[in-house]
Amino acid sequence: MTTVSHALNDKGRVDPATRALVAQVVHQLGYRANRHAQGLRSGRSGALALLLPIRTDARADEALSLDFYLRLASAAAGAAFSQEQALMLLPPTIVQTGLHGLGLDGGIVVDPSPRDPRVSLLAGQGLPVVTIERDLGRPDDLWFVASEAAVNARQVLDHLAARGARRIALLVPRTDWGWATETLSAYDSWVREHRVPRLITPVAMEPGEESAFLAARRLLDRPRPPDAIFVVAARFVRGVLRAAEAAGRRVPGQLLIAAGVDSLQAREGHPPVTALDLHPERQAEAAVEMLLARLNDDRVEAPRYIPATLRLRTSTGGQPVTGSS
Amino acid sequence: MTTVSHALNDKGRVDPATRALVAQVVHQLGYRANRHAQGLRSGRSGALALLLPIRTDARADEALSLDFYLRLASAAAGAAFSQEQALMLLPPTIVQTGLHGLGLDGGIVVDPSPRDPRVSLLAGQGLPVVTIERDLGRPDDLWFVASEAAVNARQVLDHLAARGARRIALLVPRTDWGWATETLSAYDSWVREHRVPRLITPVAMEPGEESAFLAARRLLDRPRPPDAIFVVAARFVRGVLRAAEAAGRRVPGQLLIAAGVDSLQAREGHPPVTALDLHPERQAEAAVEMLLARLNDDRVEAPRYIPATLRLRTSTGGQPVTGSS
DNA sequence: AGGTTCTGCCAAAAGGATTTGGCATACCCC
DNA sequence: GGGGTATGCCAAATCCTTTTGGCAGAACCT
Repeated sequence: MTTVSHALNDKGRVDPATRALVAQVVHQLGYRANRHAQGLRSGRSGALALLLPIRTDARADEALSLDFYLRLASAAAGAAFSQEQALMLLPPTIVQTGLHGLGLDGGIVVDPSPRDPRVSLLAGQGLPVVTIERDLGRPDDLWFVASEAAVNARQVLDHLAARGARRIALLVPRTDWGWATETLSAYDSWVREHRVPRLITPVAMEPGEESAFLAARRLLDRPRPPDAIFVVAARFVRGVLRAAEAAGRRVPGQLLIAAGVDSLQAREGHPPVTALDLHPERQAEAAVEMLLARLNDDRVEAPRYIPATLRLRTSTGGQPVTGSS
Repeated sequence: MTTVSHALNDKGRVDPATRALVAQVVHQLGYRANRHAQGLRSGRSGALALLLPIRTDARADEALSLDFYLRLASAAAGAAFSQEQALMLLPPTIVQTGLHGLGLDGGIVVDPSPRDPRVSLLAGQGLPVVTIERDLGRPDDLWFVASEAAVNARQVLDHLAARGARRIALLVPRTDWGWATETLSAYDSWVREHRVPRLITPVAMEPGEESAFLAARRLLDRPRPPDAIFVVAARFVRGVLRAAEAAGRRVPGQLLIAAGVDSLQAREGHPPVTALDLHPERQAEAAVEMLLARLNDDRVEAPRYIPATLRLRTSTGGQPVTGSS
C-alpha cells in the first residue's frame, strides 16, 4: 500500500521501474482513488468554483454579453478537468445563501467590483481567489488574469484613427470593473497625445441597450457629433447601432463603430461591428492554472495578461487589404 | 453524537424539542458536516453533472443559441445549490477523456441524440441520468424534462395563421434531437388538418446561419414562395432574416417569421423575431428536482413537460391588441 | 410496584487513502 | 565479510460521519 500510494502521488522513494509497473497495473485494473477518502485525508476537495457576474434578477431578455461567459465557463471546466479538478458553477444567489459546507478548494471570480461580495465570500472562508480582470478594491492583490485594457484601447483607437476617425467618442459603462476604468484612462491619454477632442459619455449598465441608445442618440444630435464611437461594453452595441440608424448615419460611411468586447451582438449586428476578442477561453485556462498552482504552492507568474485580437468587421470598413488574424 | 447525527438527518428517534435544540446550537456554532466524511460514509458525493450539447470544436463566431444554455446552466446551479448539491459543469471533452474517478451522483444531459455518448458515459458508470428533451434512442426511458414540442409547434402555426399566413414553410434542423423530430411531425399533421401546403426544408445544423440563409433564399425564390417561415432552430434565425432582406421581402409586411426557440438572435433580430420561450430555467429546475428525487428514491412525476410562452415580436406583427403574457 | 414506552447516550465499526517510522531484504563496494 | 545504500513492506494512526444494537434512566399507566 505504501509503495502504491507513493508511486501514484510521486512521493517517497520508489524505484522508477516500480513506479511504471504500478501505473501499468493501475491502468489495467481501472483503479481510481476514492475522492472522498482522498478529500477526507488531504482536506482538499478537488473542486474549483466559478462565479460569473450574472445577477439573479437579470431579465431574460436583457442583452448581457452571455456568450462571452459561456465560452469562459466552458473553457474553465475543460481546463480544470484536464487537471483532475471539477469546476462548480456557483449560482449568483450564493452571496445571499453563503456557501454552506460545500467543499471547495478555491474560486475564480469574473469581473470583480471593489468589495465584491463574491470575493469576500470565498476569502472569508480562507479560500484562495483568482479573479478574471483586476479587482480595483484590492490593488495589492496580484492573483488575477486580465486583458491588457490600456493596450487594447489604444489598438481600437489607433484602428479607428487609421480608418479616418477624428472625433472618437467613448461610451463607457458606469461601473467600477477594472477594465472599464483602465479603458477610460487609456482613452484619456490617447486623446491628449493625439490632440483630438475628448468625448466621454458614461452610460448606466442597466438596462444597457436602452441607456446606450439614448446616450448615443444625444451624442449624434450634437452640433459637432463624433465620427466614431468606441463602445466599451458589449451590451451597449445594439443600442448604439439603433441610434445610428435612427439618426440616419450610414455605418461605416458616416460613422465608425468599434466595441471593446466581442459578443453575439457585435458579430451579428447590423452591420457587424468590429470588436476586441478578449479570448475568454485563454483567460479561463490561465485562471485555472494560476489557481491550481497557488493551491499546490507551485511558482507561477501572477498576474497574467492575455492579449486580445481585434476582429475587423463592416462597422469600421471590414477587413483591411493586408490580411489579418 | 448519535442524537446529533439523527437530529440533523431526520433519522432515528429524537424528541422534537431536542431536534430544535440541535439545529439551534449547530447554527450558532456554524457547524457543517464534512462533505468528504459524509461522502465516504454514504457513497454519495453531493454533486450533479451538467452536460451541455456544445461541441469542443465549435467556432467562437458560430451563432449557437448560447444564452439559452447559460440561462439553463445558471438555473441548474441555483436549483442544485438550494438542495445542498453542487453542480459540476462538465466540458464537452469529457466524452473522450471519460470521467475519471470524479465523484458524481448523477447527471443532466441537455438535448440528447440517440446513442448520445454523454448519456452512455454516465449510464455506463451506473449513474442515473435525467435528460432535458427526450432521448429518442431510449423511448422507454421516462426520466426526462421536455418542452411540449407538438403543442408549441401548433401554437406557433396557429399564431402565424391568425396573422394571415397561408403558406407556412418549416425550416427544421437535420438532427435527431427529440424536439426537432416532434416539431416536424406536429407540423405535418397541422398542415394536413388545415389543408395548406406542406413546405419542409431540412437544414444542416452546421454551419447553421449560412445553411439557413441559402435554404431560405431558395425557398423565397420559388415561383410560389411561402408567406411565413417557422424557423425551428435558434441558430437559423439570422440566416433567414438575411435571406428575407436579400430577397427584398418586408418583415412582417410580406413575410412572417417565427422561431421555435427564443434566443439573442431572435430578440435582437432585425426586426426582432417572435419566438417560443421554452423557459430553460424551469426546465433546469425540474431536471434537478427529478434527478434528486430519483437519487433519494422519492416519488416524482416523470416525465415532466414545461409549457412554453410565445414571445410576440415585430416579425409577426408584434404585440396583439389584447395584452399577452 | 411492575410493566411499558420514550429518548438520550455509548462504543464500535466502516468507509478508503495517506503518512509515518522503522524494519528487512537485496545489492554494491572495498 | 562489514558497511552502506536503495527500496519494498508493514502496522498504526488519522481524516469525520453515519449506523447499529444495546443500555439506562425518566416518565407514564394500570
